[in-house]
Amino acid sequence: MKEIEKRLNDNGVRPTAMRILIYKYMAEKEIAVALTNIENVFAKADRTTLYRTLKTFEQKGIVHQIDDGTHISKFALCEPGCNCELEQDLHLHFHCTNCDETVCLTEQKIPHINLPDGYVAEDANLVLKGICEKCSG
Amino acid sequence: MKEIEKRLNDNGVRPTAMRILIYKYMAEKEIAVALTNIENVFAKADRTTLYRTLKTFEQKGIVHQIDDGTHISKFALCEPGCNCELEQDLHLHFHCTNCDETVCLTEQKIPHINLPDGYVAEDANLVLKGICEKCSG
DNA sequence: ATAATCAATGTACTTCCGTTGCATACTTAA
DNA sequence: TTAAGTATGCAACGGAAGTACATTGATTAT
Repeated sequence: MKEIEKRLNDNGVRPTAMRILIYKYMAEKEIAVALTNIENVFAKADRTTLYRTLKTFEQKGIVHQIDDGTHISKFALCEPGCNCELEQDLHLHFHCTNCDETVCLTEQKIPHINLPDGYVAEDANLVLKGICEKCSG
Repeated sequence: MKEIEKRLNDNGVRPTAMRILIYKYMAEKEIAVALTNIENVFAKADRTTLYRTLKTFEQKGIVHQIDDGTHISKFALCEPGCNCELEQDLHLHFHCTNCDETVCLTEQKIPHINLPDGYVAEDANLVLKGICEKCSG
């Protein structure tokens, strides 16, 4: 538990009870979570607080946002040392059309793409859709 | 103009005036368009009609939907012979964070990715973000 | 210790987009 | 020409993101 507090502190986020709980929840769950998701789990807390917690986490590099094509923002914890901004650190995501869950495939990196002249890429987002390991088994 | 009618007919879509206009607009504009976008251009028409026109076009394989990370669905005309379902036909998209426009880079294909065991990919979506040709010039 | 200050949380509200139900106009086929 | 099917228009709903303001809680300086 102390590790979580340390992690938050290290990233410039004050470790309040709420934040620790949310971090813990995201660490246990291994898939990307949406705001609605967290909202259901922490029904007692206010939506706005949860919303801002995620935003804060994102700003401070604790989680990264994932757009898996469902038009719902999802978030997943960054690996320790994950530098989401750097192109070579961009991993890809897999969205299962059966269970609707999205996972980070941190081992797989997005291949480098040669763009036409004039285009400057700063970020990349690759989402594969299909059937995940759990659902295909 | 007759070509548009033919294209619609060939794809099993009745070529009404509205649909021809929308197709024409999308053909002239070379970037992906959102519903709101079309709504502004065809202010006299009803939102629902435009919405359903896009949906129909998508179902019949006339346009493909693009999720560029803005959480707003955009649509672009399929190239003649474009088979959006087939993996090898998946091109990538570029979203400019300056002008907020999204273009199809039909020349660039999404590289094949080796997934871990158990994962079966059926679709792929790769969006690069950065500065487009127009804005970087 | 206490006041003052800043950060975190709660309440309420707004906006935007996607979507659906139902009524009406239009087109095609019998 | 009537009937059936399709397209369009009107109205409303629902979900998610975001914002303004009040309130609570924590931290620092006096």
